[in-house]
Amino acid sequence: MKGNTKERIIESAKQLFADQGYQKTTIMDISRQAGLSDAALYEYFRGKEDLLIAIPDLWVRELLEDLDEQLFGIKGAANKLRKFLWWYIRRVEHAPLDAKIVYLHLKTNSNFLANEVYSNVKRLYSYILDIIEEGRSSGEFRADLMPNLARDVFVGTMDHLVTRWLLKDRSYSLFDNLENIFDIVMDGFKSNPSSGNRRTHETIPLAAEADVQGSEKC
Amino acid sequence: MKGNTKERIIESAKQLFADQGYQKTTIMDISRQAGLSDAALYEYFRGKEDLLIAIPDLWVRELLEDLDEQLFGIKGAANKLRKFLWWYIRRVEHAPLDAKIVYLHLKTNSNFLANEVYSNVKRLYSYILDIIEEGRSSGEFRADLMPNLARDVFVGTMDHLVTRWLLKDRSYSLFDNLENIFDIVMDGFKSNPSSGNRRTHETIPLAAEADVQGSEKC
DNA sequence: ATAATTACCTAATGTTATTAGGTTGATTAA
DNA sequence: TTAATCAACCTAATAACATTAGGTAATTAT
Repeated sequence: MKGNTKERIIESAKQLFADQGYQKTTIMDISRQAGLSDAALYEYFRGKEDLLIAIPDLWVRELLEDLDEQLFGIKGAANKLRKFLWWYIRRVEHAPLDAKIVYLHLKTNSNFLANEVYSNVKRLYSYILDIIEEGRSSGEFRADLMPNLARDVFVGTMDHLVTRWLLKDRSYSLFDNLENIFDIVMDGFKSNPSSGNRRTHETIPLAAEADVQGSEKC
Repeated sequence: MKGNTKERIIESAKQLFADQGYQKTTIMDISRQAGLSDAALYEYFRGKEDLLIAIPDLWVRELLEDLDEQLFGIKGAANKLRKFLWWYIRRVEHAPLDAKIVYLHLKTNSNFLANEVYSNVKRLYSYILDIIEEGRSSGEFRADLMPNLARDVFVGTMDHLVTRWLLKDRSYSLFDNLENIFDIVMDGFKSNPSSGNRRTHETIPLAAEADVQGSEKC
């Protein structure tokens, strides 16, 4: 047909991989859903693995292109990290199938590290490192905060949220409580202005809300 | 031979899965390394997937048994979390093949959530939740710290460290910088004793965080 | 001693990824 | 115009596995 065959294959594969998993999806499943024979698929991709990698490759590339623009004009390291998180989480929510493949099916693959997807993901995360370094030299973050470790905390938390959301079949919004989680992480980063802590307004006489755990704050 | 056939199979599978990945390891690889025919393996396991799950199942069960004892007698939530982290990281370093299967090859599997391994991992993590709750009610942690979110930060960071270490072929020690990372996370948890902060030896003249705008509730 | 059971085996069977080797119809080169 | 090339497919192998069928020989139970 037209030149959209490759896209049809990718779209079919994306759905099927995310839905049934990589192993349980057959080439026949994919080529049939794309309206082709098995053999024809091999005109577009070297094989099943190649196809698996092609999907997130495209997505991560898009992310990378968008990121600069998103952060443009935002002042302050904490604000930038915040923007990064909100932006990323929204992208994940809008492309859950791509995210699922990246988070659940790609790490399994031995070629992952050698792959371009991986280096692009690293580039994405290196933005975080830069922001943290900026925050440290401006004094917004603690002077003794090691940037690479702070990045590990940030990325680790973020990835954990996404992974669990995907495993739980995205049955809730990723934005639930995002604000609070971000605050917890940031509290570990920020300088301690020897007084007036943003969060000390409660200073509960403790023991009071022993068992409150669902709905918090205010 | 003796009654150790099942163990031999598990040991072979563990090595091969961790080394070549689940997909690229064949039943023949495993049964041959265990000194058996393919068919004999099916006397011990229902199939390849069943075998994959049997490995971490055993490991996680052991972890769970050991944990109570490890935490016994430790006072204070932060100290308990510290002990948990150090204990867990050491267990991972001592059983990297099991860890690799849990972290890289298991999530892929669609049966994972329905599986007992998953519920045991959850039970492991629920200890963390309990400790954090204890820390909050004792006043050691901030009163407005939502325990489940704090757990996400803790677990997320921990899992991130382990995952990267595994992906990088365990080419360094997981304990490098563990102390510093732990401190960063704890700083987000702990109450701010309106003075004398452990890390404030720098006490930057602030002014840098003039532009904090992030829609701060309350 | 005989029946049942254990711990294996070899040889199918069926599913899949991948390849060989076309066909068809359009485009280009002579 | 006609012959050659190429693109975009196809059907039908091939070969690698996972899994099953059906058997054997040795051990254990009755």
